Amino acid sequence: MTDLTAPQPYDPATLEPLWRQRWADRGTNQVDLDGAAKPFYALMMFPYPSAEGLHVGNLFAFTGSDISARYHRLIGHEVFQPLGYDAFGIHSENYALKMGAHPMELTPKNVANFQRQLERAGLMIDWRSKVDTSRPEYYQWTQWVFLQLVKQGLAYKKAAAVNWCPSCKTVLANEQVEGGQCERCGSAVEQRVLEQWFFRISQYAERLLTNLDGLDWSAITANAQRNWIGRSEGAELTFAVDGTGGEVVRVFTTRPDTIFGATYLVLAPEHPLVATITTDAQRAAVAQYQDATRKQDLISRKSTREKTGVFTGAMAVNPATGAPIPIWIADYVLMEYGTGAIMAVPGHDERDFEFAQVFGLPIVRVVAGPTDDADTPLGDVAYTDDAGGRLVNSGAFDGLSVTDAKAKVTAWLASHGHGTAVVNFRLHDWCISRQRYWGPPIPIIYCDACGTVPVPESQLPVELPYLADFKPDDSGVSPLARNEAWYRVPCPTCGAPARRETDVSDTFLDSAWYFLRYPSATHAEVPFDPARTRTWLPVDSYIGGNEHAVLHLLYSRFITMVLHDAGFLDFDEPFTRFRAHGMIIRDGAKMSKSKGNVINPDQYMEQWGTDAFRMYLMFLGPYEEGGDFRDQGISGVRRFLERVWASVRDCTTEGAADAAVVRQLHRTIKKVGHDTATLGYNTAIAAMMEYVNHLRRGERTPHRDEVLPLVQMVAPYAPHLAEACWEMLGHVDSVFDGGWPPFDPALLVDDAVDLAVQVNGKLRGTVRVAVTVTQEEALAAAMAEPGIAKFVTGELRKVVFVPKRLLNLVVG
RNA sequence: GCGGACGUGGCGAAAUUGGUAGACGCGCCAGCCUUAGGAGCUGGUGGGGCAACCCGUCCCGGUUCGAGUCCGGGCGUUCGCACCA
Repeated sequence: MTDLTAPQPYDPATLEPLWRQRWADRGTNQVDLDGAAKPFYALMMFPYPSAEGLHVGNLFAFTGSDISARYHRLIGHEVFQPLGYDAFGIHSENYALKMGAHPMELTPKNVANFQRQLERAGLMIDWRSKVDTSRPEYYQWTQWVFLQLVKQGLAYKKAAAVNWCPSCKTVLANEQVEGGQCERCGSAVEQRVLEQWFFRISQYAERLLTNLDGLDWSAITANAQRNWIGRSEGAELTFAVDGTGGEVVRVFTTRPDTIFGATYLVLAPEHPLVATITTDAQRAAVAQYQDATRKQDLISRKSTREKTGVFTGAMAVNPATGAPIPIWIADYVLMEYGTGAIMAVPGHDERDFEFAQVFGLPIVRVVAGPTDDADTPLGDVAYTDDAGGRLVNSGAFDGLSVTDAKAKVTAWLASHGHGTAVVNFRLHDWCISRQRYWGPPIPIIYCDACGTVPVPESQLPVELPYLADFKPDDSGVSPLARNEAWYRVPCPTCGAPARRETDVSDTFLDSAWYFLRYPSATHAEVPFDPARTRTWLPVDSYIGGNEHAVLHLLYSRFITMVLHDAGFLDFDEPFTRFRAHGMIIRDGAKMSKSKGNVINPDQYMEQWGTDAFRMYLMFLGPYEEGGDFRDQGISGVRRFLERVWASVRDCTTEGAADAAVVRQLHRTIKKVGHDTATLGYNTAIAAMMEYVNHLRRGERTPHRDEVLPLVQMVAPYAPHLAEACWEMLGHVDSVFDGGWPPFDPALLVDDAVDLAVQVNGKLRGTVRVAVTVTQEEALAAAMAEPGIAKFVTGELRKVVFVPKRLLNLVVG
């Protein structure tokens, strides 16, 4: 029998499942997707469903997003907050390989486990809109997106290098290469050239860059994108090759002003011109160098700094000086940037300087610093500072500043047909092909007669077949290439026997459009329903990790722009606001399985309750910076929730609320509202704790009017507790339909304040004065305090008075 | 090497435009209650000093009536990118 007179204790173990069941039964977390008047799309980055289960980092991210979503609902929006699974990709495939399981069987199990953990986390998710990128009903539309890029002329095929492990005989993803070695067997990774599909994202570089200025994004994230896009202004210059009848080398440089100091050229080893210009005498040495470079993997080649190279035997003409200069090849010049060739100016570029020193090439000064003249030796480093430099040894351009010279030299060279000003980007085209199994098959068919034929949209999805052996092998193509029954198909155009593309697409393509799918996930016949898309997109608030600052966020922006330009969307930026959350560490160290300090969320939710766990995650540090998880810390938050519970349970309706408490309440409402809106969750929680301390000081019985707004404020943070408290206070609806409490600005300021009194900048005391006090009155009040007056010795030279804050007396 | 972020008690951390440094929480100390408590409640808690006071936000210097906050120069931690011409 329950003792009805005993005070009800706070018992999350029974209360939390009860409320989650009610939310499910009542559809509390569902929004009307077709009839929303004030729609708000709150998006969090969807997880990869690992076999280990939900990581505390996932929960930290999701909870912060959930609080924001719930807050927006409370202030009057109709909030759509979906979630799904990024279930395709190399992680799942590798894990399956390791466990000897099949991804097609393993993935649904992992998803089910994630689903169980997520439902326990008390998130305000509308699960009707769940997506799973590995399901045909999702990836048929991923394939549709691919076809739109083909249609727009933005997809093309070309040969490109991949990482190849000669021992495992398989293609490796970049993340499987560690320090130039295969992460599994440790053998040195090589490059291998394969035909692959690319998206022309570089064509959108300028737009991806300039649009950033109009987005409300974390500054760090926007900046990471700027650096990644890597815009640089310069010139493309041409150098004639001696004795080849018209061959020219095109180079890109950001320092056309230094052309008089260009003493040699360097081509990337794989530059197509190398074969043409290399002299017979040098042919063997060049071939040997090219071969050695190819044997290096893509990563270690970019990280070794020692300069190596070989002379091609060919000479070019410096168009500024008319002097013959040698053409070298070296792996410090990258084929994939600029033109794959440079003019080397060893006097004013560190890398060229190093190279020139190794091979004894001439080093000429053509820029002088403020304290140098034309003949000042360069010493043992290149002079690269262009701020105060002026040109020397540069003919008619001597004396010009570097900035002026860049424009004038370029114009002069252009007028003689030696080049033109250009803008270059670091951003490369997006390689979409993966020689793997666990992804959406690229929807292309190769026909001997018709060539490359896109799969007609009506024939989507191209289903990924079940392959018992899905291991990558030494064929250099996807495991799908072993399944003849699958890849042999008639050509959709002419009906002749043809062959499917057997590579799958990059996981980043799955996630580059998923936010478009959510609102329409219940519609099977279209990728995204026009009306719903108009209502809900672009995303109002996107929260996620900064590890995706570049790739995922950039690809999503690109795909959105393409779909906009193709007429499918009426916006060209997907995420109006983006905020990056921080990372959780534990006891000052990163969590890792080997250290055995990984947090198991289930265990904590079990012991302390979901609300306490959620709230502790939000309290342990600033959301956008992350913080240090310490087991002991959670007890403080749990105690706070107990006190909220007890305050509601024991509150009275007799008499009136205490005026001082009410004043504190209104200040708290203002601060919690502001801090919650700006993701300052840790300080919002602190403010609520402070208020509860006030509320209960001296073991007083709180008044109902003092606790009801507290329940509303705590609701986004501790939703189960808030619902239960809301019910205790006599409500039958959800607290999330009860709105956000208003505050009265008139109650925010006290009549009197403690004014800090300084003498010569040092705090000497405080005086209690009316807020309306004048400087003279404040001064008089301060001088009436003996503890302050005794420091005022000598002449009072100046008085600084900041109303409501301080009074500083300058004496001496 | 380049770029960003950061440096505050025993610990996690607060601090509108420069304006009472250390809110809130953990831990610790004392008291109350209790048969007992690893429960609850109340109070205290930057360092030094009996005290008046003095010293304190990584270090050095500057601007200012006043600097955790702004400027210059160091040191340290950390995260990205990494031969991008």
